[in-house]
Amino acid sequence: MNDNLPDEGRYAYEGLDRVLHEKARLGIVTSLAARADGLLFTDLKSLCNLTDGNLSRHLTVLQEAGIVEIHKGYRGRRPQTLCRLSDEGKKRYLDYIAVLESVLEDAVEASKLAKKVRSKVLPEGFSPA
Amino acid sequence: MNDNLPDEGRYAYEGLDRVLHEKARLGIVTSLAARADGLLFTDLKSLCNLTDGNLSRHLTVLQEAGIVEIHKGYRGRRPQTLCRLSDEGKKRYLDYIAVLESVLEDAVEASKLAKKVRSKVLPEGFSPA
DNA sequence: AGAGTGGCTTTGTGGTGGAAAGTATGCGGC
DNA sequence: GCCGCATACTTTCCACCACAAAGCCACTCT
Repeated sequence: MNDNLPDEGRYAYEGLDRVLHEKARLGIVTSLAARADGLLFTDLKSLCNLTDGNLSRHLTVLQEAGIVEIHKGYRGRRPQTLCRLSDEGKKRYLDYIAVLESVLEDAVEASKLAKKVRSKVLPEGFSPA
Repeated sequence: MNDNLPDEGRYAYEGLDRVLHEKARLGIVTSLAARADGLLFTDLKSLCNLTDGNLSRHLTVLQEAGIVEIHKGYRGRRPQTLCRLSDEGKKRYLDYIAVLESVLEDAVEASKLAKKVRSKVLPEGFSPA
């Protein structure tokens, strides 16, 4: 096939960071993005409707990816974990969001085109099995 | 904790359909959304920069989920597979996109708030480990 | 002191994305 | 006619990972 299609890879969305492109983590990071002071483990848990185990696991992943900073401390004698977006994390989040925006643009364009009536004609030379 | 936070579950994004919320499949479906007449296997392959095996698997998933219709035919003697978004698929795609939009809104709001200087003060009662 | 709760971490597992390998057919050269 | 290479997929395999369940520790209440 013609490799020089202008549209080659048009919908590949390579910039969609795997670490961020994940329901739960997307929620976590988005909620963190809004609060420069960070959020507590328990707040995140209820904001994102996650179980303890789940949140813990995702936070570890995000931390290892350098996206969040995790500060373990105490409130009185009880452990209290504070999570913040790192600068690096903020950067990557913004990049990710930019790609999402382009996905959305594609989607909008698509639904415009989709208004056209679907032709009943199959591509030339095509014959059903 | 107070369960009646107005923000409970605010960032849970429950509507983010797992089948669609996937780099590769998101690309596939988005490209299909624009063309009511569908696309051929090979076109999808190059549009989304997928390997044959990958594309094949994702198409099966999408078909089993009732999102795409797959028509296997022949062009001359060579097999030729045509893929189209089903009506159901179009519906689910639009729902998904709507959720994506709200993620984006959250992100925009977040970056507005993030303009505020990050306070150096840790939450009350918090002491580093 | 024993039951209950809050705040996490660790373990177990079923599911899945993607690479690699496999199948089947067609075409061109010699 | 068959050898090699290409097209058009499908199937197999594996490493990873999201999520649930169980575990852990400290505090509180009674």
